[in-house]
Amino acid sequence: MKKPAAPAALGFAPSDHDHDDCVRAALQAAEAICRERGQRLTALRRQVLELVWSNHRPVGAYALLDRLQQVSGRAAAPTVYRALDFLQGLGLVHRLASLNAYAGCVRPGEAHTGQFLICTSCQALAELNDPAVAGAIAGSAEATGFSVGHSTVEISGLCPDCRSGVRS
Amino acid sequence: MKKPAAPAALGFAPSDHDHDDCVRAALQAAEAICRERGQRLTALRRQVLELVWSNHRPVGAYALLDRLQQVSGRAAAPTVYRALDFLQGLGLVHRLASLNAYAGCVRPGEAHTGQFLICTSCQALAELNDPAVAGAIAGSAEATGFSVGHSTVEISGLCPDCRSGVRS
DNA sequence: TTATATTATGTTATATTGTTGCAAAATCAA
DNA sequence: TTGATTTTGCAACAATATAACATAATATAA
Repeated sequence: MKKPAAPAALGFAPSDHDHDDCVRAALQAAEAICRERGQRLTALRRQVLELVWSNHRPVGAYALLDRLQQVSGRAAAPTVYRALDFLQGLGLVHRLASLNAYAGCVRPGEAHTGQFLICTSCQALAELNDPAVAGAIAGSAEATGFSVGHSTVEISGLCPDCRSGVRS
Repeated sequence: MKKPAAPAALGFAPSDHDHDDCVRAALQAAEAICRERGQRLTALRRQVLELVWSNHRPVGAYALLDRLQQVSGRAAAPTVYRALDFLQGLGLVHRLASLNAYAGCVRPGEAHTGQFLICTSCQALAELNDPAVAGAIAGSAEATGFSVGHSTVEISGLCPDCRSGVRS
């Protein structure tokens, strides 16, 4: 029997998790949020979100574009970027500045600034939301008189599996 | 009388600081580090470092290229990127992923992972090196079994001056 | 329901950032 | 000085992202 969905909320998704559940959960959350805020989750946007969620790795916009063209015919760069902007605006997708790539948000709807762990070996991504990190940053920044807007916290290194050699 | 050099090591550089001292200090540190490590601080690399240090704001590679062409004739993109790579390799310059831009390191030579405060209003940049932040990140990451390599911590918001209206 | 306004998408072109590959020049070491 | 190594010049190109404008789809109001 498979494990329950959205295990990535705290750390890395186990390799045996049922990823379909992750996708379903992400799409349902997206629908709920759009309904709530009077936004339209069009077929295209839904498609892009689904592609972003095809695994727990960041995806580049042009990789997304390739896949989109395979699935649903014609599309060009602005198509993807517009969908990503829309999804980011609703907090459904994050942009990873250090990779120029995108990933599904594991806590859609909740206002938050995630911290991201990026495996340099297998590209696995974990989104953390550790108040201690956010607090340390806020404290340090505000000690200098700086008022914090948006935080980019992206840590590269080795995920547990790659570290221990389960995947090398 | 002007204030002493390198005031930016902790927070934002005061607007009345003697910036020539910052540049001098950066160049001297660069020379020392290159000598120590048997690397060559060529005229070109020195020039690029000086341009990066022309103020306490991040600079894009192509802006740097423009200035370089004005100062020293012919140059192309790879010229700038190679010099930046060299300087980054020695820890003299940081790349800011969230801006695709570069800035002089205020603590050259010391191994460290800086945290950056970026003013969205005046583009002022402060480099922090707060062990509490680094520690919180390391703790949070290692709790998931992740082994930390490089950290990208870039916070955008309002610097003290812009916040208080000294600069609007 | 139709007319109108708004929003979303298609399309083409272009801007911005960064890299590759190879040749020429400068520097270093013997 | 010779030969090896490193640095720079140069040309082309790759990857990421945006602008501008036309068309299509959807929502809203009469």
